[in-house]
Amino acid sequence: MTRHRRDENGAAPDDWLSIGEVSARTGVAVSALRFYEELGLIASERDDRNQRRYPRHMLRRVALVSVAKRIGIPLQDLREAFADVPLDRPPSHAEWQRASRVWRRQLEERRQAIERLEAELTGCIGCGCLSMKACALLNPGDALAEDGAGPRRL
Amino acid sequence: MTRHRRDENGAAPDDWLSIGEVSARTGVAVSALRFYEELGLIASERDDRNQRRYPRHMLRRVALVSVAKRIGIPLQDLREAFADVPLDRPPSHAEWQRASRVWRRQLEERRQAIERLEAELTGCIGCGCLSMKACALLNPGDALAEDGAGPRRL
DNA sequence: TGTTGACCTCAACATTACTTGAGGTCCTAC
DNA sequence: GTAGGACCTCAAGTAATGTTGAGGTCAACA
Repeated sequence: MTRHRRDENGAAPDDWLSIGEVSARTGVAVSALRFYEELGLIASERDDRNQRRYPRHMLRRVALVSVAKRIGIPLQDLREAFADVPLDRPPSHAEWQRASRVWRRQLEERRQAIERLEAELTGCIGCGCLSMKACALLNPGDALAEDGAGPRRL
Repeated sequence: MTRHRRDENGAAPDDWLSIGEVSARTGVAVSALRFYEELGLIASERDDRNQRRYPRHMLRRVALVSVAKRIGIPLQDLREAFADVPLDRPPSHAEWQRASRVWRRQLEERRQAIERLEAELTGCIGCGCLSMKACALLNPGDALAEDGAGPRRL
């Protein structure tokens, strides 16, 4: 569907952003934006010159992709996190909230992993006790009371 | 320097681990261990059959590499974090402590980034206010009071 | 004796996340 | 009327982080 600069709601031209504008406002490279679109993480429509036009609400989505990437969440996981957030219209409050629950769960896990490592560094290494046997850090599954000694599945 | 199973301190053979043993005890694949060695993150000596032999204290180092990777720290940053921890002898308590300060600084940064994102998801998205203008999350430099509007350098 | 298993090297391949380049369209400004 | 800029597509290249495979050595075990 080719879309022009003025949509059926009579929105002003400014309501659609070019890829260059999105790049400038989010700090994400133009090439990365096209790549994210290819992955389905973001979406755009086209104007009469076949150039991408982004609705404003896409800025938020791009920003979240960018931040998540900085934190180290793989883009594939992001797709899951965005699964129920629509691409073709501004997501509702409830939709963002549902999505944010998924995000928070992912972030929680990461934060806890980091906190465990911080604790270990302060405790085990600080005191020299890093034993390779009982250390929770070295056994992230937290469930390896199996037979045999030594950590598994790092 | 080719080294045999009994070093000049008269240490027992068990004090040296084969690459298979290190892999089993740390959960890190044999191929990954060789790769880490290539990067200089870990080190080994060779026995009379040219096979790698690892001193026990290398286990701790391998475990830290593995954990750091899980948390998303690039291996290059790890080299910095390990800069003052010797490879050729068991690091002293003081050496581990110095290193652990570097680690904690890195971890602290990552943890704060995640906490900021968590806060934003709870606050901004939860309430629908993610404004793209004043949001600290979207402006991680925390120092962009420059001229012009909109975030930069995501 | 022969075959199995653990190890070796070196090269090639895989995945993620992009960037760069070649070749083209359109609009605007000089 | 042409030069520049912003955009387009598609293909190839890059960096990080390994894995896989081919071809070889050596010791131990049945």
